[in-house]
This record gives sequence, C-alpha cells and structure tokens, in this order.
Amino acid sequence: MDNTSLRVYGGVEGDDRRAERRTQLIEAGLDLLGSESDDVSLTVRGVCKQAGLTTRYFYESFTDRDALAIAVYDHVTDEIATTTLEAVAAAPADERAKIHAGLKNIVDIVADDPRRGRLLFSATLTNSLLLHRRVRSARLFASLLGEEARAFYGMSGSAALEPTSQFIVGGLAQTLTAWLDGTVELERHQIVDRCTEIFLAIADIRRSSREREA
Amino acid sequence: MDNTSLRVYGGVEGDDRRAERRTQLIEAGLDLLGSESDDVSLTVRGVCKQAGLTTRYFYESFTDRDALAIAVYDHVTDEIATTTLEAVAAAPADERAKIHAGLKNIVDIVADDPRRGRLLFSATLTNSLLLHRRVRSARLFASLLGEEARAFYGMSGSAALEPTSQFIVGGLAQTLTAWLDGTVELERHQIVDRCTEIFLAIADIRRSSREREA
DNA sequence: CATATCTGAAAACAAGCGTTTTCAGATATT
DNA sequence: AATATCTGAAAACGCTTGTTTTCAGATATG
Repeated sequence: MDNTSLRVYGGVEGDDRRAERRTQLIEAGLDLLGSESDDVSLTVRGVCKQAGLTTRYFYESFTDRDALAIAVYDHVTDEIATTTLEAVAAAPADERAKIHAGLKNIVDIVADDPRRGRLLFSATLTNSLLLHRRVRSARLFASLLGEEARAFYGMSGSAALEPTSQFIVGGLAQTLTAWLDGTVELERHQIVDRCTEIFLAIADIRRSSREREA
Repeated sequence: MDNTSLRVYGGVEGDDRRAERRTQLIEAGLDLLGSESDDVSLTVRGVCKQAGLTTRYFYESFTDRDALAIAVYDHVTDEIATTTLEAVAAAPADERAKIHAGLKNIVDIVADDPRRGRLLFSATLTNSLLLHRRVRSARLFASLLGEEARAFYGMSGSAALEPTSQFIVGGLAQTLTAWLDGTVELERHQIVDRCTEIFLAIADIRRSSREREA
C-alpha cells in the first residue's frame, strides 16, 4: 500500500514498476472482459495469469475484482467519450455530418479493438458490475442525445424525448453487437451510414410531430 | 428418474406430485431470474428454498441448473410468441394497427408480470445461458421483422434490412428495460404509441430509399 | 401388523473462488 | 560482505457451489 522505502529494482523505479504492473492488470482485465469466449469470468487468479503476474500483486493495485473491472471500463469509456465528442465538434455544423462523425468514431474504435467493442456492447457479458455501469452509460448517453435534440429542435419538455433516446441507444448497441459477432455482414462504412439514416429518421419523428403541434 | 412403482402419497398420484414439484421449481426459477434485485443467481439451493423443496427434488426434474433456466425461459417466450402472433393476426390489415397490436401484447405481458419483463429485457441479467438465449431470440425476431418488411414492401434482398431489424429489436428492448426500471415514466399506452411511431418511422426509411432506387 | 416407498432435512465430497501468508531466492544498499 | 527489500511461486484459510448420499420418520400397501 504505502510507497515509502521503494527501492530501484532491475534498473526501474519503484513507482514505475507499480504503474507497469497496474497497466498489465488492466490490459489483462480487458482481455478477459472483452474475450470472444463468453464463459471466462474475471477472477483474480485468471487475470493475474493473463497478466503474467502473481496474485500478490493484484492487491497492490486494486482492493478487489470490482475495482479492476471499474478501472477497465472507465479506461475504455473515457477514451471513447473524449474522442467522440472531439469528432462531433470537428464535424461541419450539419445534422447529418455531426451524427455521422460521432457514429464513425464509435464504430472505428470498436472495430479496431474488438475487446473494447465487446466490453461495451456484447450481449453476453455476465459481469454484474459492468452491466450496471452500462445502464448508467446508456442513461447518460440517452440524456445527452435528448438535450442535443431539444436544443436543435428547440423543443421544451417533450415527454417523448426520453423513450426515443433510449430506443436509439439500445438500437445502436444491438446493431453493433450483431455486427461484431458476424450476424450482420456489412463493411464498416455501411454500418455507419445505415445507423446515421436511422438516427435521422427517428429525429424526423420529432420534427413532424412538432409541426403537427404548431 | 424412472416412474415405475410410484405410489399414491397424500392422496395424490405419483406423476402429479412430480409435475407439481416441477412447476414449483419453474415458478421459483422465474422468481429468481426475474428478481428485481440483480445479485441473486440461480443456485440449486436457492431455487429449492424459494420453491419450498429440498435439493433432492431438483434433480428429479432437471439434470442441472441450465436445464431449469432453459425451461423457465422457454416457458415465458413460448407464451409471449404465441399470444403476440395471435394479436397481430387478429388486428386489422393495416400496417400501424398490426405493429400496435403486437407491441401492446408484449407491453401488457411484461407489465402484468414484471418477472417476465426482466427475464426478457433486464440489462443486468447475468445468467450466461439466458443471455445466449436472448441473442437467439433477438436474431429470430429480427429475421421475422425483416421477412415481414420484405413481404410488405416487396423488396428483394436489400442488405439494409438486417441491421435495421437488429436496431429495432435492440431499441425496443432498451426502451422496455428503461420503462420497467422506472427510468422512463410513461403510461402503458404511451409506451406502445411511441414505439409504434418509431417502428413506422424506421419502416419509412425503406419506403423512401426504395422510391429512390426506383 | 409388516413391508416397501416417499418425504424432508442434513451431511458429505470435491471443486473453485477471494484473500492472506509463507518462503526461498534475486537484487539493491551500506 | 552484511543487511534490507523485492520478486515469484505456492500454500493456506474460509466460503459458496454442484451434486450425491445418508437417515429417521411419514404414508401407503399387502
């Protein structure tokens, strides 16, 4: 726990060795949590074996399995959130362009590292803590979408916003899941294009219902 | 295993006693798998306690936990599939009416028995076997939707059909999840209406893209 | 009544898990 | 060279699980 009296070992500073081991554990955790085979659970012995470390070092960096799972999840979601916001901001001030840029960034990340994709979207993930984390993320994403739409279309407090955002979030997750596991066979850009079209179509419901209200 | 030499006991036939215990186990399994608290897992001891039976009788009706989980899941999905198909068939030959009738039947069932709803849609279910079962169901449902749309709109083999169907299935599941756990606060009929609108909007993508193709 | 079966409760066994501790050898420090 | 720390491997403890077995008492059958 304490970092007092950490010697150099193997030519490496004590803090660096700890940080290195922590990184190895997070990477190994991502290997397991994002594994293609679904019946691998995140056990202390398992993640240490994957990391090439012994169990003693697990508790050097994490209090328990849950702490590691959270670290892995946040590691992935922080990156995806940051880059997606950047991509959306950098896109032209056009509805379709913004949505397309955001979706493209998400699809690129989960395609380049399928572990991340499965961690975020796999329908067969069994880790309870991560499933709850996902629910939180979905709520957050849905709420962001709702605000964005509200601002864009200048709606006040339309009650239809919330279920619609939830629908979009779930639909995207399901589509990417099916794409990642091979059920849907499309090129990367085709997935992005299709999802963009669906986003826009659902957004048009608001527009037309708003016109009806007016 | 064998039912030879089964006596009457407590005034009940041997086969009836077995069937009764089996029913109790399935009901108890649904209690646990559809529990509001997510950290209850389907253990033999747990389900027997819930059923008011002892572990000895578990193996009288099921070879292992997985067999019970499958029995519970199929018990629920069989009913929902049958009644939904009936509801759709009984509805007027109108696109909106068919979709509305099907959705209403699903929403009614999961609202009347939240255990069923959570078993089918909860985002925090951790039972690996059931999660795989869900994937299969989602694939089946998506494929049915695709065929229906193909027939309705007379499309040939549009590649956009599959991701779109997956999107709808996932969106519906997410919306119902959020509704069941209280994240989305709407009346029962409002959920049905909203989802119907979204269904139709996504179907309109096909229609308009088909018009573009023509 | 005597015998065979059924029932409920508990014990038993092996396996996997989280977590802590032990320990011999490798490496740095003085 | 002597001492303190770091490392990797393994053992240890207690708990939960799946699964099977034991056993005393309740109930039916001849």
